[in-house]
Amino acid sequence: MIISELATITKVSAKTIRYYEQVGLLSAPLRADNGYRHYQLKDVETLVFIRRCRELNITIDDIKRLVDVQHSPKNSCAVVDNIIAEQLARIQQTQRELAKLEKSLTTLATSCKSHQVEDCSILHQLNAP
Amino acid sequence: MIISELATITKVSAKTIRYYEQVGLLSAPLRADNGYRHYQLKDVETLVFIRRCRELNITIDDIKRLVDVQHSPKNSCAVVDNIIAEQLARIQQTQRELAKLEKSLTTLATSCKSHQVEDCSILHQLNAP
DNA sequence: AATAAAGCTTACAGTAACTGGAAGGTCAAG
DNA sequence: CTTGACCTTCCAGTTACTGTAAGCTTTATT
Repeated sequence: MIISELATITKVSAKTIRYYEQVGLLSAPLRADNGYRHYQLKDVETLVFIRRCRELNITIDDIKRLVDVQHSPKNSCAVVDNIIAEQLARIQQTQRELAKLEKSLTTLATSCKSHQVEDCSILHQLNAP
Repeated sequence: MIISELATITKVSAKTIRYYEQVGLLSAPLRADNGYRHYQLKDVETLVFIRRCRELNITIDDIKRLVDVQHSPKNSCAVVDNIIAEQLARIQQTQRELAKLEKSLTTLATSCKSHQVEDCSILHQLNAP
């Protein structure tokens, strides 16, 4: 199948598919005489796997590792466990940071009762020591 | 004061200060004969304001607006309210997305009871339809 | 006075993961 | 045979910095 068909099936844009090839996440497919990329069924699987991982915010480098590790089925899956655990930890860390931000912003957002810049308590608080 | 002194006082690196000048967030300071930047007290205030805004994850473009609006104290502060409200909305949106991610990742992370790649239920789930 | 260390300047490149756009070849339909 | 929709490659832009290099200037030490 050509790149637009793969794109439609996997819901990953042709542009992004070429990008994944370029950064070494997707192996280079065969080319037809006209230079068009030609994909196999296994590319559909790989790309859907990649898309799911990206939806979980897993980095391309980590996805490379996840794709690689699947080539040796008898290996330990500790690598997989670690990547997922670290990803979870990162997300929880971000959540904690965002919770703090939300609190500060809520305080700010509800503080301004004025309508003029010079009395705006949002600006006053952002300028305060 | 020279750039390193401003950096120390405001806790913004000299590199970042030059960057803020380059993108038009901080106005260009006077130069000494040797070409060194020389800053005033008001630059300390502006830069601390900028730093606080960045800590709230406000974009540089929005901070430019917040800095600008303070130059006309009699103006409406609706711009300020909007920027803060939108920033809060963005953060809450991100929080909702991260909550979903966390749920998916937690499910994945706790699912793998195997020790081999071929039986790893994390990989199975990421590959499943 | 000579030299070395530290700090200043500019300019260019790299980060993450794409996305947009230009220039040019290819293919199917009318 | 031309139009339009594909395909190709390559370069640039996004965000907010950060790293590095080359070249001055200043300060401290010998």
